[in-house]
Amino acid sequence: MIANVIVDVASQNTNRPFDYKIPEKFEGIVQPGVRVIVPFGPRKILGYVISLSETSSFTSVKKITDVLDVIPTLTEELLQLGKWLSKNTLSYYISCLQVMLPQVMKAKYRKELWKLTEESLGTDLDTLFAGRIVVDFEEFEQSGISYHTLRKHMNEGEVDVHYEVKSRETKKTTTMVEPVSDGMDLEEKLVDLPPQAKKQRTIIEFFLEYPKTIEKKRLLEVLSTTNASLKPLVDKGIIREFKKEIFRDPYGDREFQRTEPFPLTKEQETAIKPILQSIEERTHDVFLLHGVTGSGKTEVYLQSIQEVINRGEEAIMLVPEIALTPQMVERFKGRFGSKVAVLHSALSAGEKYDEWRKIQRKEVQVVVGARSAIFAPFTKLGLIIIDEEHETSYKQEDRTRYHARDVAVERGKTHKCPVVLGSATPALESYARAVKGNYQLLTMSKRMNESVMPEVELVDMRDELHSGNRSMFSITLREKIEERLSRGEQVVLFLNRRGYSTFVMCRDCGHVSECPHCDIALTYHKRQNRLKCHYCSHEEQMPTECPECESKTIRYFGTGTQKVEEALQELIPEARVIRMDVDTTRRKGAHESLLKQFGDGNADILLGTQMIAKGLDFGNVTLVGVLAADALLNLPDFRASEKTFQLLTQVSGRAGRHEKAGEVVVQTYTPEHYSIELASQYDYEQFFNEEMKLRKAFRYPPYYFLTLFTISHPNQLKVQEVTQKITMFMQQKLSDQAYVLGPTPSALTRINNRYRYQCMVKYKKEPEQRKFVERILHYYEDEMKQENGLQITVDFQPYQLM
DNA sequence: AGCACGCCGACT
DNA sequence: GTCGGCGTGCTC
Repeated sequence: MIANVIVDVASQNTNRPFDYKIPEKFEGIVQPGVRVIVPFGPRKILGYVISLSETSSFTSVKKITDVLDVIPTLTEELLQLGKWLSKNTLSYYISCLQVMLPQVMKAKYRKELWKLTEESLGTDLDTLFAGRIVVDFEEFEQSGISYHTLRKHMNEGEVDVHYEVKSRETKKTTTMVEPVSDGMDLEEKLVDLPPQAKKQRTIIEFFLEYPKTIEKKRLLEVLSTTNASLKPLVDKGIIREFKKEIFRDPYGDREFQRTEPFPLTKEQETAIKPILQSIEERTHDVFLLHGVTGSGKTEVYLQSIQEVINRGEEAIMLVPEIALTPQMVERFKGRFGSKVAVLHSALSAGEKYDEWRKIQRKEVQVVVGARSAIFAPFTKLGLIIIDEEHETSYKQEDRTRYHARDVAVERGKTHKCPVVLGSATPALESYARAVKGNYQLLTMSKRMNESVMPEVELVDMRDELHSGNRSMFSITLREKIEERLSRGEQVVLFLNRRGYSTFVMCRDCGHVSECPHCDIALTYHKRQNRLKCHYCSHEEQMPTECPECESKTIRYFGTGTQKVEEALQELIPEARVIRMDVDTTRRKGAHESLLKQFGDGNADILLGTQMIAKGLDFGNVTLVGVLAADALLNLPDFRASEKTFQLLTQVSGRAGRHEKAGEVVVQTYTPEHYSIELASQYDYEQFFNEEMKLRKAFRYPPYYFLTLFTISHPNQLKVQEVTQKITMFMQQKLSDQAYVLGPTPSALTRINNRYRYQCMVKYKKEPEQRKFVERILHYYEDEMKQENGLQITVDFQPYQLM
């Protein structure tokens, strides 16, 4: 039998199966989806068996060296999905297979030099080995010994280069102990013990009473003794020790309050019905669940999933990384208990692996996770849910540039199961599809428990400035905050940090400190009093005088959360503030504990960035303040308005979720902008219509598809030239219905000393496009291989335009 | 990707 | 004649 193997070498030439014989001892074990170690040229590497065949068209076929799995790592479906993904994103098949798996399943390679003889190999090599039999090949390379010398000894059979493939997987184990023999035998052993061995005696007595296997740690604990007493018994062969695998459970030490399904509201009832029907009939429908914040989408998800579980099927629920909070997990674990696996980037590599294997071993029926959880190796998928479907984090922005929404629909097709996309502010693409009838639109326009959407007040910061208020808090916002504090209610303040980082400028000459490697202003970090670049690792001391004009009036500008916190403390000294941003939540579990503090009422104001825009549900929050609503608007991104609308809507939804009515204050310099105005009126429809007009006029999605080429190289002229060539080529090849724009310097023109230019294609239908792109990539293949060479990335349906 | 092979120029 | 550097092409 022959195995067709995709090898772990990401390159154009190896992007196809290689044939290997299956040795007899592996016959039956080697099947599609299994990971194997195979000889590849002189080395050994990891590979994925994608299919089996009787014969091979190759004359010399090598044998599989080893098999790594008993159960296939990838199901037949995922192998197919990988193929689809590779075609869709123009990435190598191997990269697509790897993106579906936990990091730890990637192979680790070691190259070693082995000494095969007792004899001396001459001074140089003898010094290198220094009495050892194996040395790392790197040591050899650094020793300065010539390859000719090495070759000579290799031909003599005295040394050999050895390639090792190691898996990174680590399985956590614990030591178990049990008596080797039982009853009578143990009694005998007890008598044989020397009288002073008191503790050993207690151990045997323990096993006489409970002749069972027990965790060593527990045994020692229960009998309050140490290994010193156990070890002699093991040595004498009375007690046996062995390792048993235990699964790391990131939520193991927590108890989850069991929750029951809530009775559904009329709207929820209407929304869930077609979903349940689709689950039952096993039809692949895509639903767009458009429900305002607080309308109870989660309960609809939960009850749909329950139905899937009842049918013995499985469900995937995607949640944006940032919303995968302990609160969220709690809701799922509370409802479905141990049937849930959680895949989240905050888990350690080992924890992720263990969660993944729970799925593989069919120990769970539900996965809640971020983007990559869409690849959960389920075999009886009955439902896929993507919550907050408009979130850009569902698009992977490197290497295999996939969108989880597309993968979901693809898997939904193969499994013949429904896909539910949920959002209060659907992506324009999705809503347009729903309007067209490609997706089924389900609407929930009322909040649960009768609460209304909070009133939004827009404050024009230009007016504030004119009337002499130069602080970052408007009079209105300040008054309302104080009012809440006096009533013992809570406030959430939201700062959109993107585009508002703190930069350093000289007040005399206007000089701004920039990164020497990237075309971007450095960000001021107060704690270390240093300037940092957010795109490369560059750091420098905060200057005391302007490097240009030597003036001492150099200051930092812009608004970071730290600065807001300070200003807030100054303004309202009695307020207890919790600040949540990248700095304060870096520590594991910090996120959770800060939220808990706030929820317990240990603070009056929660101040934060993006991460507090989602999922917070605190009844005592009656005021939400948005400090700078237009920060996003000024970014060079055709989705800027859409993102602003979405963000404002999400943030507003944090107020007045329970009995107490909520209020929102939005500070802006452009209150007349339609995205801000319509967000304040909660008018998604109208926003959709307005935005669609612009998208049509400027030929953007959903009217047109985009393809973005980003070309980078240390030499600016080179980049321009290549981008020009690519642009011309695409112009020439595509139909005249396509618009090919470029070369344009990227919004971030230089990162890490590499210049970046772009070519953007807007098109409606270009079935041959991928072929042309492939040709371009192939043409530049050699130049892209070079150490500091050309880099060309192609993104179909890009989200990140910078 | 990573490796061998082969050609070339430089050095003992 | 020996050694290392680099371009080329292959890996079942």
